[in-house]
Amino acid sequence: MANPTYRIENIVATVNLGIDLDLDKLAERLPAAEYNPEQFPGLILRLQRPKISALIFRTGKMVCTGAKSENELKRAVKELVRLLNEHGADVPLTPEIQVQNIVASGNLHAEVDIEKSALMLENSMYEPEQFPGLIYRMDDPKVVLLIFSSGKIVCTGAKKEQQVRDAVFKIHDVLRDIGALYEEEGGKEEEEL
Amino acid sequence: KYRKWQQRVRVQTSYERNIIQAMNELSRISSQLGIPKACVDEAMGVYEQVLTKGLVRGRSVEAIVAACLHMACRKIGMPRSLDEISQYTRASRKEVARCFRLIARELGVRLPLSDPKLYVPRIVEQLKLSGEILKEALNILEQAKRKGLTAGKDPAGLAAAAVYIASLLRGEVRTQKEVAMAAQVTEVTVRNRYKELARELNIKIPIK
DNA sequence: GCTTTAAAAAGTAACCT
DNA sequence: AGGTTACTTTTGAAAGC
Repeated sequence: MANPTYRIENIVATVNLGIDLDLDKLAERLPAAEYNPEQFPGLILRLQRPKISALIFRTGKMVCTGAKSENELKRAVKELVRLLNEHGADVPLTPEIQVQNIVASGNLHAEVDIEKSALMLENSMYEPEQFPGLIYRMDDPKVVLLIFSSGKIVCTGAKKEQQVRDAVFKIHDVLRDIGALYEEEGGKEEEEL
Repeated sequence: KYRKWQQRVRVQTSYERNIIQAMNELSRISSQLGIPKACVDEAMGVYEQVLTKGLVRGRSVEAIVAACLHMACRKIGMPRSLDEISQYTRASRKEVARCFRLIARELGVRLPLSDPKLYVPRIVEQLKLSGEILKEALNILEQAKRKGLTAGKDPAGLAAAAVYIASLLRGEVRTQKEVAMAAQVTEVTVRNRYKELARELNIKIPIK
């Protein structure tokens, strides 16, 4: 029986530059910037290389989304700092980065009886009228899992990759123990860590 | 004399006033959707519990009533989607869904799993099809469930496809469009479910 | 509560050819 | 009919309404 696998799809992180920023000036000098304070208080910057998006606020705090690894996140922040300093700002070169949420997709490599799971798991919600997946709130690690009958899953809410790994293996064991997992008819597939 | 005036004006308590407003909203929405009295009464019962628990504070009576109605319909076994119900409300589907979850959690209501079979009677009735079609559609859905073809799919779409297939098998043909409209799903959904059910259940459709 | 970002899962929907 | 795009669900932070 194959072990469950997962892949990090998105990392949301906050960065505190520690200095107030002049968003109007930045918006003028950065051609790629999107800034509509009436609509949203943050300036939106999309990086090409590590394909990430940043929400930059007047207070010097930022939100970075789209990174698929901590390494990508760090490279993106370096690039953002470089861009800001190249356009009139004076922010620290190595600001503090805090990962706030990690979203991962995964595969249990087994079909799931989601109706049975919905009946047996207390912290679950399954309403096919609204959404095809079973929504399961795990207490430890504290994450939310979207479980599909195909065995594909989504894990969100983790702050460390280890929590994603623990959650994915744990849900696999939980579903197997309640007898909601059964082997797929088809042959093997390919998946990564 | 002021006390006397107050007594005359306050012939109703705020609780009673709220209940009356809720009843008005409820009967208006229910009549537009043609929801049976038993279900309306159930919804009112749920609303009273919700009001007593103080869950209406800060929320619109309309949204709460809509959520109670959705819950009552499911309790009674005659489900009505959040879209259908919120359509006759100023509240959005999202707001009604929020109230529904709040109520389900606070009242500790654990509703039975959605069942495509519960959607069949309404579709059959609306299309003026026979009891034979009803039985056949339920049969198809039972087989579909056993083969694990219903997981994650919209029960209304499954029911529509089953009715469509049954109508083809029994010669009381209705178009995909007609069935789709009766079930409140798109033709594409009926077609997709129909193709999958016919294929997986090895149902041979007679060519006309 | 809302606004904005990104991302996956599977299903449904809207619009165009 | 088919194809594309887009929305449903979940998560998290930011500042302001």
